[in-house]
Formats: sequence, structure tokens, C-alpha cells
Amino acid sequence: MGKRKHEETNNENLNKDFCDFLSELAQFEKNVSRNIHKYNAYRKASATLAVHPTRITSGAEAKKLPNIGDKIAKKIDEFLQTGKLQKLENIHKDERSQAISLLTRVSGIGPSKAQKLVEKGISNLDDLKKHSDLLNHHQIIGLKYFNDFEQKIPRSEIKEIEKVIKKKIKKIDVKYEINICGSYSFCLFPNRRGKAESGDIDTLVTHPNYTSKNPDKAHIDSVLKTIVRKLTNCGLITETLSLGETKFMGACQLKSDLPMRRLDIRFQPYDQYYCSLLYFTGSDVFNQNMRSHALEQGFTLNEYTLRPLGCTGVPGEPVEITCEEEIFDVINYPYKSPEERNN
DNA sequence: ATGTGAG
DNA sequence: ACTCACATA
Repeated sequence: MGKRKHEETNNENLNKDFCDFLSELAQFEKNVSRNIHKYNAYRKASATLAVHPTRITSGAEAKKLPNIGDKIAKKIDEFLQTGKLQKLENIHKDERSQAISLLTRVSGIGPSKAQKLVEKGISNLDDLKKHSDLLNHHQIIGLKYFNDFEQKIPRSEIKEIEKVIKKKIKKIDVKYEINICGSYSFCLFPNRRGKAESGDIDTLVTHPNYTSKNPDKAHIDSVLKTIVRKLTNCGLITETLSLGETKFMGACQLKSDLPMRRLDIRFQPYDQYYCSLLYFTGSDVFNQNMRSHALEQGFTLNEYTLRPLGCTGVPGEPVEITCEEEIFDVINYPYKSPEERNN
């Protein structure tokens, strides 16, 4: 999902047109100007407007909100008066900017690599295909499946892939626990949050014998590699982008007439599994809210653990967690099923 | 070790 | 925000 521009904003955003141009400016600053501060500034401004309950009618009005200063206020006025932004018009006309923005959409190519390629005169995907010698393995696969990787994955397809993954892994040992996270989780229809489609397939795996206390490095290394080998042999996994002790990134294909899909598999310690599951199920906004609630209750929650905060603010020993509900329970937060975590 | 990239 | 994997030095 890394390459996708923006998350769906929830209930009717009255300032969506402003958010759109701010997001585009943010992308430009990140990918072309390589100015992370401006990138963050535009993103924050966009996020502020996205949740603002009323339609903004002037720059001055916007400026009263947090994260919006002089410059953005002026842009809002310009947009309100002319329906466009000269700065964006210029960017659209600029071939170098367009080339960098395009190359950046290839999985594995970031702003730095894109800039180097454009300096070498490469400005589109055909040029890039002719110069695959300049790309690493990840980037070659990203280019090969450029279109496939930008397709959303229907929930029904993820369900099928889930079946194959579970079947193959359980065949190694039924004690493995396997969950598909991300927007897949939320649903009544297809994904853990139940959204109808996802950008990629994020799989979490654990085994009771593998805990953070008892890492047994050599062994866990062979575990993930074995899983990946089996899923490759059965034809599901088609490409490996990276494979470490705890994380696989690659591609899979359910049927030959379907697109290649991005697949990640993480092997997590059993004692940290439910914090991970919560974290990777998201949504991002939900995680943020839940974490700040945890803080109010004197706990710190991250990808791995839920820990009480001592009076000095130092985190204590992790709370033992055996299911997702328990995390909600401990911090006194009303339980939300994955489908209810879209916000 | 450091930078890049993904998520 | 933070971590993992990789490439290069």
C-alpha cells in the first residue's frame, strides 16, 4: 500500500478539494523536492481540513485552524478565486516532476532512486524497461507488475488466498495461528476490517513455541523460510522481494488469469501476537486513538506490548495478553470488532 | 555503519 | 513513529 496516495476519508469531507491539492503538494515535496518538512506541513494541513466539520470559505478562516499558516491560507484563497493553483499547474507542466512522480510509483523505487534515474534521462516505464540493469531485484519486480500492484484486491480473492495459506501452514503444524490483517479485517464482506477491497495482503503468523523470551533464532529463521518455500512450491507465492527471520515480502497469484498481488508475511512471537494483530489490523487512525486512550489510562501500547506506566512515566513489565479483547479490557476501552475500526 | 525503501 | 530488510561502503 506504500505507493497509494491517500486513505479514504470518512464521512463527507466538505473540504475535500482543498485536501486533494494539499495532498498533491505533499507528494511533490516528498518525491521531487525531497523536502520532508514541507511534506509533513502539507499533510498536517490536509488532515486538519479533512476533519473540519464545516466548509472553509476563505484563507483567513482556514488560518485560524492549527497547522495552517500564511502560505496555505493564500493557496486556499487562490483556489477559491481561480479554481486552481498556479504552483500545481506548473508542476504538471514540468517533465522532470512528472517523470519522478511516475517512477516513484514503482515498488522499490523511492524519491532518491527516481531522481537518479531521471538524471540519466529515464522518464517513463518503457525507458526503465530498457535499463533494468540500473534496478535491484525488488525494483525489477515492481516494474514487471506495475499495473498489477496498483489494482485493489477484492475481498473474495483475499479469502481464497487466506484458505490456501492457512491450509499449507497448518499442514506443517496445526498449532500455527494465522490471520490476515489490514483493511481485509474490517468486514461483513471481504477484508479483517471488512472493507471490500485491500491494497495488499498482510499475514500474521505465530506459534506457541515461539515467544519473545525464547527467541531460538536459528529455529525461527528456518520457520519462515519453510513457510515461504511451501507456499512457493504450491504455486501461490510467485516472487520474493525480501525474506528475513521475521518478515517476508513478495508477490502471490491465486489463478493465472488474476493479477499478481503484494503479499507480506510476518512471524511474530506468541506473547506479542495480539498487540501485533491489533496494530496491523488498524486502521491507522483507530490505532492512534486507541494509543492515546491507553496513555490516559496510564498505559503505553505499541506493536509488541501493552505496558503500565510507572509514576515516573517509565513503562513497566508487559501485561500478559491472550486475545485482542483483553487489550481493550485492560485500558478500559469499549471493544470494537475489526469492522468497527475504520475510524 | 549509513542510506533507502516499505509498511 | 518505528521497525525490518536490503544495498552499499
